[in-house]
Amino acid sequence: MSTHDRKTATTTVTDPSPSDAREAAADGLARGAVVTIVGDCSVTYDGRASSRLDPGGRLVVVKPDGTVLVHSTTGQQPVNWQPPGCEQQLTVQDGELILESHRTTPSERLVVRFHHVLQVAVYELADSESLSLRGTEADLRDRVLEEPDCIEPGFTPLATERETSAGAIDIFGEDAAGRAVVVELKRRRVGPDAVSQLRRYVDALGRDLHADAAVRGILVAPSTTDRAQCLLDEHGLGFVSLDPTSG
Amino acid sequence: MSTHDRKTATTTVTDPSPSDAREAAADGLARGAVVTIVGDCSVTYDGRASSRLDPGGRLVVVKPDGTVLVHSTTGQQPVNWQPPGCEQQLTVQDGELILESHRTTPSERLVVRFHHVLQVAVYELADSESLSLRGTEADLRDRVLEEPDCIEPGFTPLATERETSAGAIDIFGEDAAGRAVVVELKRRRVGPDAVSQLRRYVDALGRDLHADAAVRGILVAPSTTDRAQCLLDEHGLGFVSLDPTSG
DNA sequence: AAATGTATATCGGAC
DNA sequence: GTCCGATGTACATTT
Repeated sequence: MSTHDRKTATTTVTDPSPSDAREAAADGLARGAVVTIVGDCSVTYDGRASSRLDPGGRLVVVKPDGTVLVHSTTGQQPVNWQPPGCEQQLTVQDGELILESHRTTPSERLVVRFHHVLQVAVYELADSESLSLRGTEADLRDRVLEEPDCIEPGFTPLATERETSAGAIDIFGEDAAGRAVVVELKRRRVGPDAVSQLRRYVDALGRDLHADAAVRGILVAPSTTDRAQCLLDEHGLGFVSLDPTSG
Repeated sequence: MSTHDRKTATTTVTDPSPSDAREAAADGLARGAVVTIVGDCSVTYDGRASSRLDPGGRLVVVKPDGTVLVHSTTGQQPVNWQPPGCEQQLTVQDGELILESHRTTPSERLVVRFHHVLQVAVYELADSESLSLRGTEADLRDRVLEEPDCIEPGFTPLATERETSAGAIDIFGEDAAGRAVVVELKRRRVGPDAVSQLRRYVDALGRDLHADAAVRGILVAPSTTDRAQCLLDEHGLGFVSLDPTSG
């Protein structure tokens, strides 16, 4: 069973033989289309780690940029995958369709063996691909720069992405008394990691300025966990509550 | 154009009217199937952040667990998504198929408006879902426990996941001289954050033991970045090179 | 290519 | 539910 509609640029083969499935999928990939293969399959992966997946019904998506996604019936993440830039081979072995995906640096290999193919679909899609996202850390930064007093009265931003020996500081500035201030921004509730990160920057800046000038550190986020608050107190670091979505 | 094959439990409607598309997709979701909708669509998301996506050709996957994925022609990650547990509504408004996905805690809403539907496919899949993965941090831990000398001669593991006031230590043990040792495991090359993590644990354990007994910290990973090595040296922490895939 | 940090990160486990 | 850390994290950006 096969349908092809030129206007909509869609080709579908349902319950195909392995060789028909191979031909339809290979043709779709050659045309730069998005190809989906649905059926009962086993998966093996070897590369940064190594995995084996027993037979089961899955949806496999192959994109024209070389991405491969093996999706199960549950979960947001694919059960197996291959990143963009991979090269695909479609073969029939022992009467089964096999999708093999290769990558170098690092060397990774994904093999999907279809015990039965329910359907192969080929979609020729054009995507404008213009996503505008708001409520990010960059938005939080802009808000602080526009209204520095939301950090504390008299705070003056002097630079963003200021480099230190430990990495770049989100916002570098000075307080009303002229002391150096390191501001670390987080769009979400913060845990111990963020406090350690701020601490690294404060330490590094203190060393870089090679003065005993006390460098202050302020974490800006919607909220903190208890353990993070303890770490902040312990190391004399400040906290300001700001939510990127409430701007 | 519509095909239904009972044996393979697959339903496909190609180039359907919005209402036919709605019916096929809604029927598939009601039956607990994986439903894909392919076509030209715009997407809006509001929740933890907020985004707008202009019209373009995309593959939308709706899983029976409530997951929604909007995939573009490029990239491994979906351009928009909704996590498992969301509830979907399919309607036709102004002659367009609309998929609306809701979630509470946190409140999130995804709306996909199809300007044209190329195809709706319904796949009834059964998945055993048994993935075995090797080369993980747990494998690295097992290897150290089996052969503690790979850390250093005389190292004796005493506990895994030992709790401290800063969190759980991967491996807690003592060296040949009887000093407390904190071992932090990473399956990949480590950066500054891993060193900070180890440092938190060493500090916390030293405080928890409320003795001036020097607590040693050892990071175990395939390799370190330069900045991470500096931090290790700076804080007197050790490093042992171990690759989880070479075990 | 390596390094660094963000993400609507996602996911699982512990509590 | 919250918290915490691992992930074949992916991804953009900079060096």
